[in-house]
Amino acid sequence: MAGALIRVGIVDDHPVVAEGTAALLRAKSDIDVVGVAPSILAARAAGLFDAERVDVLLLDIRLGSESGLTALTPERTGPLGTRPEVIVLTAYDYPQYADAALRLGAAGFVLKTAPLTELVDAIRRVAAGGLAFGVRPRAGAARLSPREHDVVRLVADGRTNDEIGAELRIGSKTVETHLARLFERLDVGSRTELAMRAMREGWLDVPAGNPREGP
Amino acid sequence: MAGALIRVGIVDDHPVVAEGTAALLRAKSDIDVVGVAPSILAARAAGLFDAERVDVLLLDIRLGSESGLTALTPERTGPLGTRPEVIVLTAYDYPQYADAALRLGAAGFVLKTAPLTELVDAIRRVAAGGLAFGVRPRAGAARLSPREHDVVRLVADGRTNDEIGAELRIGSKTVETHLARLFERLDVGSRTELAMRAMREGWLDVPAGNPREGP
DNA sequence: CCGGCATTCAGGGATTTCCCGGACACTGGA
DNA sequence: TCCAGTGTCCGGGAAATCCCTGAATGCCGG
Repeated sequence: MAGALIRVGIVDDHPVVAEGTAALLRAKSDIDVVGVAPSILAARAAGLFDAERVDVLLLDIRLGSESGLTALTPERTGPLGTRPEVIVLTAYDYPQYADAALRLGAAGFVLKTAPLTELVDAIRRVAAGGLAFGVRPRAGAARLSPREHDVVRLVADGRTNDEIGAELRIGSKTVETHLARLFERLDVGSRTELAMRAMREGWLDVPAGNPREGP
Repeated sequence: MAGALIRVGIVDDHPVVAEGTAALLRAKSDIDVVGVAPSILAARAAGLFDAERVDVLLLDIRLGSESGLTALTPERTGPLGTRPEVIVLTAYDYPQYADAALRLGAAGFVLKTAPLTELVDAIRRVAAGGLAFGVRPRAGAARLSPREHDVVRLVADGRTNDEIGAELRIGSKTVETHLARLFERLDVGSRTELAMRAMREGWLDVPAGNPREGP
């Protein structure tokens, strides 16, 4: 691949961002933007998930109602090696996003707020077979245990402790224990505060918006 | 101004968006991008708020910690006529944002998700002295009475009914009444759901992020 | 004038949440 | 090995929330 142009695909539902990024990347002599799509579906139809045609795919983590991360799950992308390397883009500097992206097999993570050179560097590094996670490591964000994460997610969905317990197959009293520990560690006083915090800090699987009604 | 180029300034803290928008607008023969800035402060320093130098200013409604809307308050912009016409940009289609922008004297409101032609049309219309609020009127969004808005805001802050009552100088029973009415109208079952809904739909004064800790 | 709406408040009971505990299993270092 | 820390589980009692009913005031527009 050395010497050849880096073939880049862009998936972003904001035309300004997608076309703007494409325009800026085309100005780089070693990068060739081979495709732009507004959704996972369109990207797949355009062959942007085909490693034969695309080297590096820039994926917005927030594509309208669907999460860019879901596109990274193995079932949806086919076996490794048949899809391009993926760099996840996001507007928000939440370490959880970077973690999730890394877990799901992304090769890079770049903030939209970062200077363009950072994105270009990430593309070159990933195209060369490396990784590009230029986000700060943890930023003092609270770490949630798996069970705590489950509870937080359901609390933020408005469930009661009984409903949460039923969903997780544990007693409602246990749910209360998890909540009590979270309250203390996160310095909040109620489930509502916890839910707001979780939403603000991006601890939820789907950062914002529920399926019932989109803007 | 007829016949002359439309001088456009861009304020957006995302370099990709700002530079991308600039690149796309420069391709239009009747538009001249005279400046790009990542913040209100930088924009002011660059003279982008000077009507002598800029005809139309594109302002991101969400500039990191500061809200683009605050830049529209009269105290900060000087008397009308000394600043350019402002088109507010946002990624979220929340009618409240359009309302707020209109109240604060913006001349236009365009979604980042809109096709580029819509932005260009808005720029031309505003440059010609018109308005451009191409957002749908209300989208069935719930209307909150002033008192309900107070209650929702404090609920989303994690307060108890007693605390809310004390803050608003009403009894906690009255707070419960407001909540009961809100629960029914908005079809939610708990204060937590209400708070999440309020945050998602942008009913809070500050859409997201509290001052205690930024990402 | 009168119906509708927003706002205010009360009582009582059912439910949920919150805070105080204790208990067990597991892990990793002293 | 012991033990401190952590994650998970649970119970009792106090507090807050939620649900239902009822009612008073003021304001606006038909």
